[in-house]
Amino acid sequence: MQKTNRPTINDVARVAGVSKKTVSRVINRSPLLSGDTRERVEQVIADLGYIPNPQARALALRRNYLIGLVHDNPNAQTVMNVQQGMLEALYGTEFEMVVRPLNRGSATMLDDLRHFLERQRLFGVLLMPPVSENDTVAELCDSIGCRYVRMGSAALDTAEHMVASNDREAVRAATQYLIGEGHRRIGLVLGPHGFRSARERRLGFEDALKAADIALPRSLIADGNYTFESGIVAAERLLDLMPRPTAIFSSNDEMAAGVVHAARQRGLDIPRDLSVIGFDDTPIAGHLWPPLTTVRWPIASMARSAALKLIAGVGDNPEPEVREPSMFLSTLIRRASVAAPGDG
Amino acid sequence: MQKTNRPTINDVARVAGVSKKTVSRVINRSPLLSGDTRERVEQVIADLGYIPNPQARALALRRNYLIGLVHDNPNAQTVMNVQQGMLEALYGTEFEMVVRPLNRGSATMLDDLRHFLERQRLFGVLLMPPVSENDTVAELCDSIGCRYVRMGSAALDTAEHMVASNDREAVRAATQYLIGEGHRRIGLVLGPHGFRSARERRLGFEDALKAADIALPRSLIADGNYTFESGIVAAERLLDLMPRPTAIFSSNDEMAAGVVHAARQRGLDIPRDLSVIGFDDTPIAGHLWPPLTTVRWPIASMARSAALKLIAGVGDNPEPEVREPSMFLSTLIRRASVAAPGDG
DNA sequence: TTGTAAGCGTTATCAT
DNA sequence: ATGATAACGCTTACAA
Repeated sequence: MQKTNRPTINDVARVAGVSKKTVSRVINRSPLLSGDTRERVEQVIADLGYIPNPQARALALRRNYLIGLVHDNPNAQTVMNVQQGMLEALYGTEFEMVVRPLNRGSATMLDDLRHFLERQRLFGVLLMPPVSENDTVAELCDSIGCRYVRMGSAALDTAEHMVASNDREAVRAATQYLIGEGHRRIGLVLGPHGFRSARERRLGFEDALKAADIALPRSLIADGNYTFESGIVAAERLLDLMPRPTAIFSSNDEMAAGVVHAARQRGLDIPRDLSVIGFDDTPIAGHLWPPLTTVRWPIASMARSAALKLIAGVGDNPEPEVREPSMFLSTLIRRASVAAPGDG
Repeated sequence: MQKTNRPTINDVARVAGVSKKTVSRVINRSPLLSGDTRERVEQVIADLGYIPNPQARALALRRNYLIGLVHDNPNAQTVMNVQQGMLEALYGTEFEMVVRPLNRGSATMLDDLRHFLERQRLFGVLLMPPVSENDTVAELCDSIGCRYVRMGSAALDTAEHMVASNDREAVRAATQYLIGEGHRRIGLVLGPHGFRSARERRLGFEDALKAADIALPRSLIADGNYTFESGIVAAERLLDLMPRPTAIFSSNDEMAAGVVHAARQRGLDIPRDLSVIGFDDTPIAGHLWPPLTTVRWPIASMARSAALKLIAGVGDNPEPEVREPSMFLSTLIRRASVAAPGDG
């Protein structure tokens, strides 16, 4: 219980024989300091083990050294991967991460967020999809003076304010792969209405069919909402079709697991009777039987890059000039859930 | 003067015609205030939409209204459930949640944590397993003056500092169920060495066998580390045994998924040829084929209770007298992965 | 290049 | 029961 032992800026100033402002300048890397004084002060700081008090800084600066993760994403693994990436970027800096889940669809969501941002005076926030797709939220951050970077499945904002994966192109490639294997009747399980990622993935799917001159009847498109259960429902409808699709692209892995589940219940063998491709490459993809061919997007890398953008130009961190990439490529992970169509 | 239009305590004091200290008293629910003044000040607070500045409070109180979640748990879903539970408890309070992952096995882990706690001056932390099992960490929190509550699979601390599930009893019951179905050769896949949960679950397993007077040869016990892959390895060893076990209890679902995977690769049917029980009831359990019988522990409830303990007696929150429960019961979720043994 | 004084918005001390 | 005044630890003017 030795709270008294923690040195303050005054202690450093006294021991170093300078004013606290000088110490403050050293801490904040002010350019106008004699190398002499700087070294001396830095030595004292090291000797005393002085660490600036974040609360005092927050008060004086009217800004907290806190980076928020704001999300309303239902996928635990995705959220964890984002946290992981952010923390990599924040490690060794003076920033901490604060997580703020939002209730999707809640009427008070925007107010909740405003309260949160205003009260805590966050330095910046990383917005995860789907809330990141909401322009009003971005404007809110702007108006409050809180930096923000949006994560998305397509270019949502300027490079400074966004990191994105190219879902459309990735799904196009995945679907093309299916077509290359000989599939012509390919079902599509959609993501939830209003999700940008759902739209992008659908567009990529359609791109591939169009390029191969394959018609896409509405009946081959089934609704879904990214849940396992919705994948089952969608697959049941698709597998009732006559003739049956020989392959299904599911807009995420969770639903793909539902598709696999439904197919198995009908005694269909995957991939012999039905090929399946998912999206996300969550752990479930590798654990399914057979292991699921899917699209992997570099979540953690994107989140790391986003966090670096947020803290760019602060302290030791690279200046904004050193641009972090904004577009990330997703890749097709080929496992065992795809084969050439049989004589279905 | 008003750079931001956000009212401060001074504004409230001026408008209400009292001193800032009086306003402070109102905010902090000081008992020695005339109901008259209180009402007047509260009215002004409401009119102005005044919200105390957390940074200033943190500086004056030398304590942040931040609750930390400290964890080194590899399971994304578990961590998310804990976050969920904490946020439920924190919702509507002045507290925010900060997440702090720790690198298990890192030599600097303890130092990292100390730095974090000292710098951020957290109000309290929720320690998740397995790091919560480390007494040194608890002592560290104590010495820094940071409240803490440990989550665990057995009573780790006093009621004030802990919420626990009774893993041993839950596994005993699960194993007894297996025995009741007629199984006698039951394999056990262990959790990682040094994890309290692994130990408790093993003990529960042994309790049940002992009560039923069933011998447990060492060969029926396989190592694991809570990962899917380790489940596969363990199952392969177990299924090589002659005679083969008719059932396997896996110390978590992830490994149980590996067991199912390995069994399927050998052409074994579950549950006809092999019954399997897991632990955790993560989403994977319901998605497996067949759906996995498993033990569900009330993670979110435990986390909520833990968070309530942490903020007990502050502001509107119930006094410490109103004790939150410390022990939580886990329940067996019967699905389709268990049946009576065949003629294996 | 460095120091002085005045905040930042709250709580604690000690009056009255 | 209430208020003046001094912390809390740091930063931003503005001087020197």
